[in-house]
Amino acid sequence: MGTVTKALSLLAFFNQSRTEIGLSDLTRLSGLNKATAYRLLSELQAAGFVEQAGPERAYRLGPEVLRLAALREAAVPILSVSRGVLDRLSAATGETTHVSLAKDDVLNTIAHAYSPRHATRVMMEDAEVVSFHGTASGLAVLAFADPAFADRVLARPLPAHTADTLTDPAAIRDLLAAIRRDGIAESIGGFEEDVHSHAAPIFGPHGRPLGALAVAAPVTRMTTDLRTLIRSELRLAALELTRDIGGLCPPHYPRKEAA
Amino acid sequence: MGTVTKALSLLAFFNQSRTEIGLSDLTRLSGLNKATAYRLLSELQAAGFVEQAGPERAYRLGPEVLRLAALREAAVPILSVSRGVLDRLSAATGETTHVSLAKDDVLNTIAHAYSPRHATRVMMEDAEVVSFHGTASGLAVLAFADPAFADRVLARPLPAHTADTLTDPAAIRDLLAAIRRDGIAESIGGFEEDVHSHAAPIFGPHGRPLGALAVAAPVTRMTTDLRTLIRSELRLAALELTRDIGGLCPPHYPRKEAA
DNA sequence: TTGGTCGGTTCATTATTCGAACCATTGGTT
DNA sequence: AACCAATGGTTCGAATAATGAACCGACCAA
Repeated sequence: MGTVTKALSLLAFFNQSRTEIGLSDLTRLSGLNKATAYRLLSELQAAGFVEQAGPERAYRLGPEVLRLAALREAAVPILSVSRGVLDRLSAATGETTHVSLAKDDVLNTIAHAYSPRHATRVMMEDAEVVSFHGTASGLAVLAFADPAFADRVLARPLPAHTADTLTDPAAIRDLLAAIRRDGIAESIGGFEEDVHSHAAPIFGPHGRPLGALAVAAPVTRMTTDLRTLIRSELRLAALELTRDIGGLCPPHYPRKEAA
Repeated sequence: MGTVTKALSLLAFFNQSRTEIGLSDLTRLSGLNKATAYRLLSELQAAGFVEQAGPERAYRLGPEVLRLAALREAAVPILSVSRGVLDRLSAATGETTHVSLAKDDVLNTIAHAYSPRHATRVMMEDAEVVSFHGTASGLAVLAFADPAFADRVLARPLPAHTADTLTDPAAIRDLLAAIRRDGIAESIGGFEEDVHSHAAPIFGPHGRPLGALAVAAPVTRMTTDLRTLIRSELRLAALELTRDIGGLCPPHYPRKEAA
């Protein structure tokens, strides 16, 4: 592992519930030598990727990442385009919506929107990391990804997030085939109890799935009518998002509800 | 210069007008050996900080920066809080507003908002890099920063962005003293011709200025009334922003218009 | 064909990184 | 007060990883 990779891997230990990390903790988490971790952090700090906060000098992500994110948006405006699509999709369905991007062997949630219609909502956090096999979004991506990639993901241990998580590779493969016919993935309580999710893939310039657009509703609220509404709105919104980010929907992607 | 610093410095060559850079270009820009640049880019790519796009395999910033930016927001919600403040300040003044953060010896614009009131507006881009001495925002930060920092900034060559840019260190020092009495910096055509800017500093947890909140209006639209309105609204908005990001306004900061 | 790009690769040399041990502080326990 | 176990930070010889000149093959234009 190169030095740069080591340094960047330190940044991976930050998440929503651990936004600040001390030197000793980071040393333990990373398995690096303390002196090494310190030196790497110092370089990251000089570049503005982390900064030290609070009385205990714990490290947290620095302002430079905001600048880079703004530039990434200038090159590929996924976030800004997503926000518009999410707002409209939440308004149309009355439910929580979110966009996740595939990254190596996990998905990252990058944006979400709520609808004010109901008092009970599925709550989301940006930058949450979720699995491929346990979420509607992940399944939507897997179904339209390179088969070799799906094989790799399914070959690894598949943890059960809830009692309803599908963990049998063969069963998941059958499901993926159905999703390919349908264009939409569905998961009932597979990642969080009581959440009924629908997801449609978003495609990049080469027709490969970059991530997914999803609608998450409480299971108690799901009805045949709501399901029909969500599926048709989601279908349209995902196509719009793919188009607006300069993506290419592959020709075999089903444009309408399977018979 | 450490390897990590070299790798991260490659990211600094991306900007609004150059969102994709080929290997050879990046080699020339950085002055590194081509093999070195390639190896560093490969590591950055593996970590998701850059990705290759298009037929020419040019590099651009990758999706990982979005995830980190979301986490930075979770730790220090400057961006999300700023957006609300900017929207309100633009609505109240009818002019373009923006927030910039100090980074080493430059300022980065991280967010902006327009008002729909007028057809002519000052246009902004996020992630733009501007100088301390040539902008109202920069002067607002300098005025309340550690004097040693101001000395360092003013000791270097001060390029003139326009014919009206102040470049004489002594004159700038006088101006900084006035800004300290006033709490608000003003620049007429100092960075862009025809732009009349007001800026107020934003303070961090230790009472040090992190950056500035600014209102930018076309010089042709500026009147005594508008100026008065902008200054009072800006004053309030900057205090609100400082408070909402958990910052501490230093006791000597003037809370109202100097007599 | 020639000559100029381009992105990417090789490998001996060497400069950089590594890590065990060590400081200086702090805060809690006995 | 003495002690212990943390913390963030530092040192320096040994070991490892970074370096860069030269080289590929592909592409393009003359």
